Amino acid sequence: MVHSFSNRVEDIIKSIPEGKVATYGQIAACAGVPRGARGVAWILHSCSENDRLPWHRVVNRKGGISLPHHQGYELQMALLKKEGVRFGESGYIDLDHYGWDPDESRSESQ
DNA sequence: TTACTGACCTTTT
DNA sequence: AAAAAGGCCAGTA
Repeated sequence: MVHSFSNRVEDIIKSIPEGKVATYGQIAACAGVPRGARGVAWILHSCSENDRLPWHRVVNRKGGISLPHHQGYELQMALLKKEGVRFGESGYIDLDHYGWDPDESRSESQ
């Protein structure tokens, strides 16, 4: 169990640049499982103990924080705000602008 | 080994 | 277009 899916997801999350956010499906797909979004969520639970993992950069498909209040919602929001991410009035992030694109990041255009 | 959970996503109505 | 239901994967008990 040295090269499990979880390890792969962790690596991807670590690859997420600051000021950007990635969705579970995106990470799962990058890990090799397009429908493994749930698995990613579970892994985050396991890795939430590791402060080295920018789990706060992981958001749901709606660009919002899935964590309920009193659980890390405000924490993730605060961390994202510190990164420079702006939240909408409804509390949703513009994935169209803050969504992390591996292809774009790979080219390091910006 | 089977069953259940979990911070989800996709598709259909 | 929005809402609802189902399905998917990984991990632990």
